[in-house]
Amino acid sequence: MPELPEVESARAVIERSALGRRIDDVDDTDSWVCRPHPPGEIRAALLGRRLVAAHRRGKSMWIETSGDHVLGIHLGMRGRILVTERHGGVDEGGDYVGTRPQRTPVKAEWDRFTLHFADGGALRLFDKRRLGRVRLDPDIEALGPDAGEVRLADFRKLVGASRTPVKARLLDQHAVAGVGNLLADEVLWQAAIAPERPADELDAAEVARLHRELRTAIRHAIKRGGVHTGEVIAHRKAGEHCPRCGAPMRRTEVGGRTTWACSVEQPAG
DNA sequence: ACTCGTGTTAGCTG
DNA sequence: TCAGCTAACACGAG
Repeated sequence: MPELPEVESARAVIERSALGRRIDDVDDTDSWVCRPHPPGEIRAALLGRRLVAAHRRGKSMWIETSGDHVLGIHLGMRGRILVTERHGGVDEGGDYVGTRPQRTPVKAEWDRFTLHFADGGALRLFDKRRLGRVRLDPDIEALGPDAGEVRLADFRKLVGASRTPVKARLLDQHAVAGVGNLLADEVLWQAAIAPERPADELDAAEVARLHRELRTAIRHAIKRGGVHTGEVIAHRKAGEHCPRCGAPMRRTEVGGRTTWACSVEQPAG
């Protein structure tokens, strides 16, 4: 379930384990994951190059290379990055299930994209769901500012100035980048704001609270190992109660996504 | 057996 | 221009 914190762990893996290694071969034959590039196009752009720097905004990563192109990687819903050494050591980051990293996967048919390094190791995008994406020269500027770094004044303009339900606004990667469904529920619960409230009806204090809780939740999730460590996440199911006030959790749909909220502290319209 | 879902986005409709 | 819906991907969980 890569959300921003999981993507950051994957970016860090690339930064510490893959930079500087010469690309010897590229498997870009999955034309769905590599769309719109035809097989061979990404390969041709990267052969003989090295990875120079790994960046992230929200859930999107981009990797500078020693050539003319930037390599964009998105983990989708279940993608993981694995960087291997010639002699079998593995560094990995990305999707987490429960509170622990999954065991290192071995099924090669779930490798959707691979950079083979001249030293015998590789960087793999492992993604059972095939919702991850690899592309050259992604348009990073189309994204909003990173959700963990956005300033209050910008947040107010980007999130708080729309008639759309505030949760849908948080999920819009063009407004702020990096908030997924679980993180949105956690942040709205922490701020005690009902997810279906029109964003532009929040008062100044509520917007400020939402902004503060967003940054806090992201910081905690990065430190603790993922969004699933949020306080309310385990209570997103039928029969559960709010861990703060004990009221029943309610389920609804906002912005097309399953949404859980406290029935008392985040009351429905 | 069957339904739902942690994500994104092109393409469509109103 | 904005907002909402659907399909596409393929698997795991309940």
